[in-house]
Amino acid sequence: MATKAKQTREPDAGARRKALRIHGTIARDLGIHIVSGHYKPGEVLNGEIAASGRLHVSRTAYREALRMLAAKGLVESRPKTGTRVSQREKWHMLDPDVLSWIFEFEPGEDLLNSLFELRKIVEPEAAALAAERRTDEHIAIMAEALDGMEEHSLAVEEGRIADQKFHAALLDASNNPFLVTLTSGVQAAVAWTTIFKQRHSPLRRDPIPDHRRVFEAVAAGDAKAAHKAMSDLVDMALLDTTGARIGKAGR
Amino acid sequence: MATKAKQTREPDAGARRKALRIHGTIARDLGIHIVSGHYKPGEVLNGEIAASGRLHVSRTAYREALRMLAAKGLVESRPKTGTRVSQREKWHMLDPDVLSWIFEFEPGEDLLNSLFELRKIVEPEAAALAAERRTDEHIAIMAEALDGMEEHSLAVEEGRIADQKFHAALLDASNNPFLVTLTSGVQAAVAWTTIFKQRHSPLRRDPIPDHRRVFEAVAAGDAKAAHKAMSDLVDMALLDTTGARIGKAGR
DNA sequence: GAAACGTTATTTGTCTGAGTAATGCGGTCC
DNA sequence: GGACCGCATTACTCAGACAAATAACGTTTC
Repeated sequence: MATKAKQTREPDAGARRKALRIHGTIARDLGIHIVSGHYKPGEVLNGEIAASGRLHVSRTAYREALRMLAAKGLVESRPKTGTRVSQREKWHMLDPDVLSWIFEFEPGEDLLNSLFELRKIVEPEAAALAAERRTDEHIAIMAEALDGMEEHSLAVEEGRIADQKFHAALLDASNNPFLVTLTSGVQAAVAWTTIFKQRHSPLRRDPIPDHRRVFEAVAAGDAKAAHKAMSDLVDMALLDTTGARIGKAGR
Repeated sequence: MATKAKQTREPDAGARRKALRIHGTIARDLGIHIVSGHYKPGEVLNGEIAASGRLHVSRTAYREALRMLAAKGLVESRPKTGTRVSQREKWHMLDPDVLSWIFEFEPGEDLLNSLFELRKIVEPEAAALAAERRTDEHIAIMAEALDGMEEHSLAVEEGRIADQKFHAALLDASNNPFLVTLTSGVQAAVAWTTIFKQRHSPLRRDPIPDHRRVFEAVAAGDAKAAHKAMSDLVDMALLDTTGARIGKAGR
C-alpha cells in the first residue's frame, strides 16, 4: 500500500520535480499510460465519476487533469460519448511534457531515431544562424559555460548545468523563438534519458572537444563550420543514447 | 437544406470553431491576451475568485482554463503568489493553439519571419525524406489531391481541403511523427492567416505548378529535387503572406 | 544585531453535491 | 424509408466549504 509520502520541501539538487499537485500527478500518470500505448487511440476512458472514484480523488481534480491532457492533444471529451484517446496524429508530440512522458517509459527505437532525425535537421541550422547573429555577450556566456564544463565534468550536476547554459546561449543567439522552444524542449527530454542510461555504460567519448568546435565556429561567425560541428555533436549524442540502449548499430 | 448532410445541425458556416465550451473560450481569450502582450510575462493575474467573478463564470470553469494555459506553458500558478504569466521562453510556441492565437491577433513581422525561417529549415528536409520513403499509396493520394487542387482552386473550400490532403500525405510519407506534428501545426496556423489576408490582395502566383514539381520529385524518389521544390514552395508562401501584409492599408 | 524559528494571512488546491447542456440512440409518425 | 421527437447518458457548469502551501511578518535565541 503506497500512501503518499509526506514530501516536504525536498532540497535535493534537482529542480526536476516540482512537487506536482494531485491534478498534475494524475495528468502525468494518464499521459504516460496513453503515450506508452496502454490506452490506445479511440479508446474511451472511464466516466468522470467512475475514474475519479477509482483514483480516490474528486471529480474536480480529475477533470483538471483531463483539461491538461486535452490541451496537449492527447484526449478529446464530448458529452454523451465520453472522453477518448485522440489519434496519434493529433498528439502534440513536441510538447515538453509529452516528450518527457514518452521517454520516461521506453521510447521505442523508431521514435528515438525519429527524434534524432529532427534534431539532425534543426540543430545544425540553428547553430549556423547563431554563428551569423551572435552578439559578444553570447560569446562571453558560452565561453564561461564551456569553462564550467571543462572544470567539472558532465558526470556531475554542475557540469550539466553549464552544458545547458551553453546550449541555451547558443539557441538564444539564433534569435528565433520557435527554434528556442523546439530545441530546448527536445534537448531536455533527451538529456534526461541519456543521463539515466549512462549509469550502465559510463564509457563514452568526451563531448567537450565537440562543444569547443561549435563554440569556435560560432565565435568566428563561420556558419558552415558551425553547422558541421553541431551536426557531429548530434551524431555523437545519438551514438551515446542508442549505444547505451543496445549494442547494435542502426541503419 | 440543399445538401443532404448527415451533420445534424450546423447553422454556422464556420466549421472551424468546434463550439468551445466556457473553459475553452476563456482559455482562448486569456491566451490571446497573453501572446499579444496585453498581459506581460511576470505579471500576476487577478485571483481566481475575482477573475471568475468578473467574467461571470464559476471558479471551476476559470480554473480549468488556467490549467489549459499552464499545460501550454503560458502561465504558472502557486499558492499565495497567485497565477502569473510565464517568461516567453517557457511558452510552447509550437503548440497549435498558441500558434493560432499568435496569428489571430497580429503576428508581428519578426515572429512571422522566424516562423518561416523554421519552415524553410524543416519542410524541405521533410520533403526529401518523403521522397526516399514514400509508398505507392502515398503517391496515389498525393496525385488525387493534386487533381483536386487543379479542378477547383485554392480560392474555394474544396481546393484547400485537397491542398491539406496533399501536404498531409507528403508529411506522412516522411514517416516521422515529430515532423508531422511540427509541420502540420505550423502549416495550419499560417494557412489560416494567409486565407484571411488574401481577401485583400487576391492576386498571387499560381501555386499549383510548384506543388506539381514537389510531387514529381517525390514520386521519382529524387530527394534533392524534392528539397529544392519544397524550398521554393515555402519561399512563395512567405511572399504571399508578407505581400498581403504590406499591401493592406494600415489601420 | 543577525539568524533561526514560529505565526499568520492570502492564494491556490481539493472536495462535495447539485443542476444544466449537449448529443447519440431508438422510437414514432407520416 | 426518412424526418422528427423524446430519452438516457455524459460531460459541463455552478456554488460553497475546507485543506494545503507559502510569502511576509514577527519573535525568539544566541
